Amino acid sequence: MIRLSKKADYSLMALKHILSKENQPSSTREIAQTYGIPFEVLAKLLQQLTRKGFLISQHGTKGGYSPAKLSGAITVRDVLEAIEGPQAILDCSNPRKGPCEQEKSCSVRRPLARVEQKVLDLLGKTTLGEI
Amino acid sequence: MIRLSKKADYSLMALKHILSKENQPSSTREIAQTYGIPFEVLAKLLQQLTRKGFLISQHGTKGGYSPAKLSGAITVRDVLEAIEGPQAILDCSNPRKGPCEQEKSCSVRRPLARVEQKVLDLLGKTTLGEI
DNA sequence: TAATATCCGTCATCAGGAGTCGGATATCTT
DNA sequence: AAGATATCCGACTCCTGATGACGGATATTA
Repeated sequence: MIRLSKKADYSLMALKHILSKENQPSSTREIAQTYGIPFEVLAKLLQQLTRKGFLISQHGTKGGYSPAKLSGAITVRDVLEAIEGPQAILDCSNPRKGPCEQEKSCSVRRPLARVEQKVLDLLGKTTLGEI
Repeated sequence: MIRLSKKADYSLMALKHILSKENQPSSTREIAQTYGIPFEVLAKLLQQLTRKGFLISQHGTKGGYSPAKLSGAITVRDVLEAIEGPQAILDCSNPRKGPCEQEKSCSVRRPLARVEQKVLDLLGKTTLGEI
């Protein structure tokens, strides 16, 4: 199956929320309650997004997360790669997997790789501003 | 993550193999050995593809599978849906899943659904003939 | 100092993907 | 008729990865 993980969904929702309130930082608790996302899960995601440079974090009371980029400068693909690592639709083009057993005899690899590239391009062209 | 399952990969390879030898039926064993696919797994896939009308099966010695359609009449999406059921990138548009918890508060659903549609269209336009 | 944040590693749970096993049925060759 | 080669089908195990829970440390504000 082809699908977006919950983590990816949560990340996109949270980023959009934070971007829509750039004047004041949004706390994990606030976002979690608003969208019904498990607190601990969301916390990890926001930490990751901060390390990757999408957000700026602020400790203490009145703290929370603020955007580090404009919504037009973040693509769906950027977010997916920050949360889930390199995106690959085919196992044989996935750097996290080992070599493909069928490599030599596989007749569909190259053509499917073109399809894969088109999908990734589409995700790479869609910014959070458009979402 | 976004990815094609092994089943989908195997199915595409097998279909392409069978289509390339339409004069004589291809047996499960022959295909499994050629591409290093587990026999039992491939057998199930070919049975499914037969029930869905992509292949014609022939029992007995010299039996095997023959194509039921032209390669240009089968799309990647057709195959995915035959093997894995309705394709959905978002859980909230997946008929196999229950209702989405965040439905009311989710701000990304509609725009992401447009992206999803584009990906599905791309898969629906790519035929086995092009692969 | 108390309250509210982020921060971080670790563990538990569980569904779905991937593959195995056993046995039934149909067809061709000898 | 017998044996070999096929497809056919259900049920089962195994295991990775997605998801989420817990405990505790650190930073900031009132």
